[in-house]
Amino acid sequence: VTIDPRSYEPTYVQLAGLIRAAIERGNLAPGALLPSEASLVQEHGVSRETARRAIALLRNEGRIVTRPGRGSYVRGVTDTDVVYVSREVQVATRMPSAHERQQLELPEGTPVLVVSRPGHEEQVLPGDRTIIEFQD
Amino acid sequence: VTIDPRSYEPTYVQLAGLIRAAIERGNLAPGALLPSEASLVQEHGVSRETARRAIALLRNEGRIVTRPGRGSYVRGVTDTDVVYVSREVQVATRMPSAHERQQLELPEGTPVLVVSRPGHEEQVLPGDRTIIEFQD
DNA sequence: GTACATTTGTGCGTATGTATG
DNA sequence: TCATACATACGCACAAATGTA
Repeated sequence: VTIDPRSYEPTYVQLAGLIRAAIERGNLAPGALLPSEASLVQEHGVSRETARRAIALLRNEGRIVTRPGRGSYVRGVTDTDVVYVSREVQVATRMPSAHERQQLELPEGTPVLVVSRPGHEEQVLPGDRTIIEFQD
Repeated sequence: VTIDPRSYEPTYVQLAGLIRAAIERGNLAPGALLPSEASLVQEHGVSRETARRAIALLRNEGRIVTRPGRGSYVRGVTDTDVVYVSREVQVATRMPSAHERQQLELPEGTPVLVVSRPGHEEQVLPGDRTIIEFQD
């Protein structure tokens, strides 16, 4: 209802905003199933393309995961492992390659942490369930 | 030529692969302009939709930036600031909100580093130009 | 300033394939 | 088998951004 096709803001951004707000309000709790594409099309009077773009936006923000044939779910806070690293390390972040995504079982919109230590191989850690602390 | 529409791999993923390979070969150097959507459509015999998806894939990997009205450019290695943190901190990563993206001037496909210290406010750092090191 | 060409952005429609239960 | 839901891919049209003549 709050979608205005003549706004300066693209329709799919507005739609994503509505869903994002519902998530942040807790109206869509972690694990909850989002309305299907067809529902969004019906209820907001937009094309499927527009609905899919809104969903893709949230997916790339790491807020939801989409399972083909099922739907999109609100991502919960995953249990995080704390990784202790020594003082000589450098920590950076980036998006994973497709291969790393598969390897680490990362959903779209999830970065990785890269821990480098001189003379050692880089360590690539899943960004959605890793916290780094320093330790001697 | 190396694109097979009947492959198990979606056309847009194959096309993205070709471009990614060109980047990694150095055939498309940092700063270089990618072929326009129209060129990709012409030369590979795909729809614009497919070409755009391939480009979006690379953008979400953080490999290219797209400037409306101009085209897509290969991202170079940005100069990185080294941020020194004390031993009590925790370091995590995630995708930025739209607001943070604007604030930090982050291209799409760029995560942020989040540095937390008990009793202090979280520090959100641009993931494309920050490396964290430990210091007393 | 204006007009134009180029390029990307948005939005719609359609069809078919794949995944799930 | 069947219904539902998402994925891929094509087509079209118009808008907005950019740079240039």
